[in-house]
Amino acid sequence: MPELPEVEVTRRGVAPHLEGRVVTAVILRHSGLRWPFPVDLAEKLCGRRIGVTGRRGKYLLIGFDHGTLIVHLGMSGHLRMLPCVTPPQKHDHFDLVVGDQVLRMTDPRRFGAVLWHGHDEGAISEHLLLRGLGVEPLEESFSAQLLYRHTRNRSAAIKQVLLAGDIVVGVGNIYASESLFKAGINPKTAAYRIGLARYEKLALAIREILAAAIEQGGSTLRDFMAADGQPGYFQQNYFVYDRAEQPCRICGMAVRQLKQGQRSTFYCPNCQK
DNA sequence: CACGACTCCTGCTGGC
DNA sequence: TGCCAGCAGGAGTCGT
Repeated sequence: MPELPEVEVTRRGVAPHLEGRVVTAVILRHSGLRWPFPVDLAEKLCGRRIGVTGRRGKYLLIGFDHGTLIVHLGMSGHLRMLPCVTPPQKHDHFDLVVGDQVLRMTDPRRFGAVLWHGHDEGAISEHLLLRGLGVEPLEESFSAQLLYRHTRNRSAAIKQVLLAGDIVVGVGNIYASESLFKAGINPKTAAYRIGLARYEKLALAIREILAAAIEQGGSTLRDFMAADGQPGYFQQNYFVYDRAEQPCRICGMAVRQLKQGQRSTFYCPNCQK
């Protein structure tokens, strides 16, 4: 379920239950997810105190003094804090036990990942999966100029370029459609054909939409921590996503759906040129 | 290098 | 009711 806002809300939800606490057990119920679990993960983490949590794109980072646990939720993953006596369900693959609580990872499709990066392997930013990532959309370094500069040689459609994550991270399939709608840009437009003025609109739209989604998620943190229910932050009123053939909320014209790189895109042919 | 197709996996929905 | 195709919010890898 996770685009950047969901990962950030997850991080904020679990952080107070993890930071400063000592890992008492690690339980793996599967050989791995997208990749095998790190070798000897329990030996690496048990008895160690958790430091600061962080996030890079859609990767959640759990810091220790000797390295970083990297967690990715893939398409279907989520994390919850539960009382450690809670019986595991079918797709609960990974537990990080901290005293009487457990950080539990559920991931039916197993596209997620749990990886370890030791300090002896260098800076976390140089990790193979993180080094090629673009800038964080909510940081100062993200700007229209950055989008403009990095797209001069990109003939691919702007939607695809946003999803690629090498210029800006965290914009997933939903928020790519929503951001382009808000900016009034047709998702099929070749990235190099978009000028600075339109990238100003797009950068602003991405910032506002992601920030609003995080804010909405933040208000459901209590639900997020509940033992059963799913986090409630996905129920948003999207302008175009998943609204094929329904009237555009601005102009009333039917929202269109198409495929770009095997993924669904939604847009309003009237509002987005 | 940039791009697009393919891939991993399970669960749900919609059509017949 | 059952079966099956198609699709799902990600992203690494490979061939061109």
